[in-house]
Amino acid sequence: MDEKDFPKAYEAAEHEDRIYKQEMDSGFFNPDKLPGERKEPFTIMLPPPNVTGTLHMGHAVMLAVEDVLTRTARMQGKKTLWLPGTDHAAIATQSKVEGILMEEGKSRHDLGREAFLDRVRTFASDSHDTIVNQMKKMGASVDWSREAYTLDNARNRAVNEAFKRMYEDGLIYRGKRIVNWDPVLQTTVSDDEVDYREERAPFYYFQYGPFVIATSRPETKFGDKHVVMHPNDERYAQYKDGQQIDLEWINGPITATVIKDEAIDMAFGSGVMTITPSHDATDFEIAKRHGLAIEPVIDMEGKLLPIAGGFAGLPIKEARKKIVKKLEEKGLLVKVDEKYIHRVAVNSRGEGIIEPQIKEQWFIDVNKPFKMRQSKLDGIQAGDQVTLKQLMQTVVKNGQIKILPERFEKTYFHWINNLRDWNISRQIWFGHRVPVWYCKGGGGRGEGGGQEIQVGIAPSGDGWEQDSDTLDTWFSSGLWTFSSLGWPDETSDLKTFHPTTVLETGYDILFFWVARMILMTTYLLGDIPFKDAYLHGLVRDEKGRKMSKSLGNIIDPLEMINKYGADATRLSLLIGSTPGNDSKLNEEKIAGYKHFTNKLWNISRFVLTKVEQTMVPEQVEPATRADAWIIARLANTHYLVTRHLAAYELSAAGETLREFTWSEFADWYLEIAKTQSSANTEKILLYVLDKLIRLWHPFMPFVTEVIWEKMGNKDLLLAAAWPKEMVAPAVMEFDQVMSVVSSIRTLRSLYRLPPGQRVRVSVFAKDATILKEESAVIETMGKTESLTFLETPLHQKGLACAMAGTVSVYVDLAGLIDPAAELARLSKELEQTQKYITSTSARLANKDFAANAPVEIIEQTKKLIAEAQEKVALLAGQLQSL
RNA sequence: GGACGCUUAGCUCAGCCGGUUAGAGCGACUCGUUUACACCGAGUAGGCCGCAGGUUCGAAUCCUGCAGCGUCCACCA
Repeated sequence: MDEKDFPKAYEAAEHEDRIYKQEMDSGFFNPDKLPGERKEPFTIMLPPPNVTGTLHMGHAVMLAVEDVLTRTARMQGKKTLWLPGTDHAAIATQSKVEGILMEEGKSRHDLGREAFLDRVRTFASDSHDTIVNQMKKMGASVDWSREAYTLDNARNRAVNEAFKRMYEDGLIYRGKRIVNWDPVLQTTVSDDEVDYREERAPFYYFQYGPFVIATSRPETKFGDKHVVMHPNDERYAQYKDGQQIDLEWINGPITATVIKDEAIDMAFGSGVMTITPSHDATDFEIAKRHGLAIEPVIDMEGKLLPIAGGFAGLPIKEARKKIVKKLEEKGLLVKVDEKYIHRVAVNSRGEGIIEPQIKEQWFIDVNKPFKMRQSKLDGIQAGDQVTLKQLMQTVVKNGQIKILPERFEKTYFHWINNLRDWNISRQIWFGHRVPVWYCKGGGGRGEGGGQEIQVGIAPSGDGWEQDSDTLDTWFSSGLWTFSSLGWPDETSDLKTFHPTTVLETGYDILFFWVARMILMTTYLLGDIPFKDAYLHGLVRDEKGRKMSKSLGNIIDPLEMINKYGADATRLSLLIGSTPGNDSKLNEEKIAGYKHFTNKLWNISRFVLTKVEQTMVPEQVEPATRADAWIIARLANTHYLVTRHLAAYELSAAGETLREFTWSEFADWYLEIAKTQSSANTEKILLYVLDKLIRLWHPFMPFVTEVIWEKMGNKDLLLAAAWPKEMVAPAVMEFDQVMSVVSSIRTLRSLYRLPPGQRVRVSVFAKDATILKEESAVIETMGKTESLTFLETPLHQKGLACAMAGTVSVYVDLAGLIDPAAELARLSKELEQTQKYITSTSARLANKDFAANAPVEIIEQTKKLIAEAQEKVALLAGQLQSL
């Protein structure tokens, strides 16, 4: 190939879009269109990104990791499906659109349900397009023909069916519970979606009859007619459970009742508190335990109700000050702690401050036993009575699902143990509508005029109204692995690709999503959703902070791709990080991998412009020691990379490959190839390059496809075969020699020898026998440099070296280098080696070691000592000749 | 309050179900480069593997305690 067809620098931007299009158009992203007979399925469901905007580095990691796994599987001949999609992300998306509306001075109520939903759909659709484009830029080899959306019609059928089955099994129920209410978005959120923010707020101590009570929320205290203390609290032993006490309170005299409950922390504050069951989860439970009346104080907009008397209608914040002032005037304010820090609950998907409220909501009961319909789960059979919690625990405990890294299994079990019923209804508009219809006022169907309800499928006839709530977004994403394959229909996709092979996602959504998928799948299919759950870490900035808009530390994947190429961006996210651990990213790192991309490009440039032939040989025979060595190293690299990939050790796989590519193939063998030009060398160069490009492809799809193309391949690398296991020639014993060789060019630069310099050369075999000794001249012939032997008598002083394949070439550099420095270097090395021999021999001589260490360790130790002794002899000889 | 993780070279991190003289990338320094590639090459320096104990023939690796940092869960009226 002519050099001008092969530019010196790889410009990613010139190739990437074209390559992606070719790959996509090939149809190979679709498992049905892959060439060859493929039986073993490999499935990954893309964790669907939220349609809330654009992709960030976290998504980029996910795409990079999954693409490596997918492309590897595809090359390894598996029936490979990576199914893409997006998530409607109910609350997050609605909140985003409401934010946009707010800037226009409108609210969703101004638009009405349908107009608002249209607006959200437009936004979601725009986001979707942006996301799809970004995924393509990353090189994600997903099957676009199977793309799904968590809120499309097919998924809605799945949601309704799932809901129906759970309802019929009594696992979904409707009930009045205390829930996390977001007064801004006017919806409940699940426990997992509540974040806590630390805030300094005044902490008030009030006189409440004979007691002092403490609170940071005086505005909730109107309805408090019960004062609670621990039954074992000596200080309040004189007060009995149920005792009535008259006292003066905010709006005048009231009668309070004493309650004894163990939920009280005696050490906190005064050890006495009043309770507000309507607006506090703990208080609610106490009230239920003691059968107390539950009266709301705050309305759904966050304003005080008539129970507050003169304060009714005031928003919380305003009311608080006024109430404190009033209590102060009445002389009931004991003291104020201004330094109190408490944690404020906020909606993590919006920004509203959570106000616990009592609402009628839909729940999934995780503790209620039901009869298992079907089961492929180890230890559970069809007909068994189980709970959802048990299902979730069983499949991880019995090893059917492996969570990687393993330590997250502990976290997972801990979460399940503390799991409460899952609130699945939301009062927002965007999302799957709760599939329940009510028929009010008779109509002939209902019995005794009660409200009739139908679940799952929309009823025909008049008078029916659908529940106005929507479902938690995780309800639909919990079905993802099979809803995306057509469930509840028994599609052939479902049979072929489910359970999926691996779920790859960030550890931050272990609870939200991973656990819920396990819940839904084990319940609905009696099967696992995936075999492995591989959790990647979070990408942080160089200071270890989360990337966020407010910090302005976001590294935009698209910008990096434009600047450094998708391959470099991918490598920077894949290499140098381990599963489950966060990693820090900075632009320099990405730039570094751009250099590597270019290196691979130039390796190919060298090989392809040098070789005459272009046919990649099936097999190669080493003609020189260097040949044997590089083939052996390639075989070893292939073995390690394949094994690492199978174990999800992507970073280790990448590092192994990089080491071989750069340090061994490029820096070493290519230099040798310059001096040992032959048809066989060319074969080997092509052979190694071919394997290398294949092995790199999952990591760097773009540059490898381009090189592949330049190698004269007509078909895409995408569907090419992963190299078969290679047999390494037996060259390991030459290790020592190879480790000191370098090119003549290097030799010359190292010792600053001008061309034409006369040197003396000794040619040694591995066993140190001298094969040939001659004088030589370093000559520059055209582009290459070589040693020209002069057939003059030779000297014994062999020092630094060049090499030729089958032998070591030691060049006598006496008089050309600083003898003192060389002496020092050799002495130091000798000393170190001797020290090693001493300590290792001592260990070997230890009788406890001999008695206890395994044989192979002892053998290994002996071998190492022998090798070191050999080295000492060699070094000593060199020193002496100096 | 409960749990988990991290602490290894100047920086970012591998290694960790015990076993070669503890590694890589970046950075620093020295030298080289009309050569596939300066998006380059050859080298050098740089480590009580957080601290203190313990187990073992042998510990960066296992156990205990401590310290610092981080994350998650629960949540304080």
